[in-house]
Amino acid sequence: MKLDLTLTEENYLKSLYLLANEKGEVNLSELSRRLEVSSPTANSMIKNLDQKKLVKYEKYQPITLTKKGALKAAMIIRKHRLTEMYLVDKMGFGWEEVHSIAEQVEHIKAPAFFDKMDELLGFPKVDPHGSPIPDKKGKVTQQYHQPLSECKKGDTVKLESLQESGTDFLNFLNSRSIELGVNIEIMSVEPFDGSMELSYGEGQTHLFSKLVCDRLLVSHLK
Amino acid sequence: MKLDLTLTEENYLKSLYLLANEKGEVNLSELSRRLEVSSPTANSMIKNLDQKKLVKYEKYQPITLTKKGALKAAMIIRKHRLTEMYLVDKMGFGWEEVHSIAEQVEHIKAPAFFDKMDELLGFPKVDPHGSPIPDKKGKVTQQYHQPLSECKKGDTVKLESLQESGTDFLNFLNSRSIELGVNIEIMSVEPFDGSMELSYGEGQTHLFSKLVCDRLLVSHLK
DNA sequence: ATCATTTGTTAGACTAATCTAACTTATTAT
DNA sequence: ATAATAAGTTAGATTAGTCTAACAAATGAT
Repeated sequence: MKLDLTLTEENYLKSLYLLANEKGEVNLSELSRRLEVSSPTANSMIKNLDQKKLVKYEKYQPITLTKKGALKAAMIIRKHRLTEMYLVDKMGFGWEEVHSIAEQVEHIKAPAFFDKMDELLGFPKVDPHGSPIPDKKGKVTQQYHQPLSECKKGDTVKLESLQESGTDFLNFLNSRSIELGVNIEIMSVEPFDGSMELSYGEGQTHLFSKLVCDRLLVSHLK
Repeated sequence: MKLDLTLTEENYLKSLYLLANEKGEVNLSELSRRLEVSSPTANSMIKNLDQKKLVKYEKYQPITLTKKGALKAAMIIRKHRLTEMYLVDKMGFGWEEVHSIAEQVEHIKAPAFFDKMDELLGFPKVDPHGSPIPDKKGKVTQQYHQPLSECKKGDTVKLESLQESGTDFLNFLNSRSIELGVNIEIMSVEPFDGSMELSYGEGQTHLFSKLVCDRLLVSHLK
């Protein structure tokens, strides 16, 4: 009963899990777009995963993960995020460098390896981009953080997490010397385009577009 | 020209490299035995690798790696041994635990990851079992160490490397509290079966069979 | 309501890696 | 030298994961 999934199957489950979190319902074309495969390919793989009781699928209906499938997916994401955290905290990589390495490491079958990372890191709750690390039972303690773009002038907030962690975005943030944990004061909000003038760290203020502020998730300081 | 090899191709190259070092010439049945595949499978893969100029093969002749193939193989072994060293030195694994993890990690495509390990380890020359780590150009500085079994009564030697690193052997060594770097004095040699009475570390002497002594590679203390 | 667009399905083909069965070539031992 | 054994080859099948072409179903816009 200890079925071992192929690399490909694992990637399908992971994408399904992440897409479900991002968009709610997941359909075939979304999945095939995400995985960069044709829709017949995704279609046949979904049938395979359905047979293996990892997803539930009926023709033309949205795809959902079963309990078993969601657990498998959570374990892969756990491994991915632990790896990212390890690479940043213990090996000195930048948060923009770790995704593609973790994308490969996440498929390694060696519980002791990831348990050791977890231990050496002191059982972290989030990865370097603020995304939650599922626990060993697959449970995720996701706490809600507000987009910076919803805050108002005068608010002082703390950067907790990113809505997106693409390399371009991370490089952009690096170039503005902003990182998780930093305290941000909103100096002004431009009503026309929603851009914000922000003060954080040392030195001058920074002007961030609404698109950027949408992707910065913050908590309010009491 | 940056051809990317499949997992399987990488494993064939690695086995060819290691077998060539162990036995000199490599033939198909040896290879198929090592990789646990049928001989037709190995035969067709070798034809494929020959086509890709990674090995040279002519019907019924021994298989040899080309320059290109040997370099690829050395890079995989480099990644394997760096990983083993990292797992032991930086993560606290035992030398008997790391092979199967490294076996997976060695296929990761991320030069920065292995360069970082190398750096954090201080550019080690050997892995936790004393096997040499090829450098980035594939060059191996293999130094010869004598089997303990060839030494004579009264010699004092240092354990430098293992001829073999199977889990059972490593567990055996653990149970006798013997590790690389330890100084060993040969108290007596039994002429009948070549077993040796050895003194090392604290406490009593230990009796090791010839089979074990064959696999312990040592240097002589001046 | 109907037509265009998007989404999903079926059929059929391909590649990589594997197998078994049957056969051939090489090696070894008397 | 020849028979037995080991090693290697060929042919043909299988599975996982992918594709394109062609068609069908669902959705959305006027």
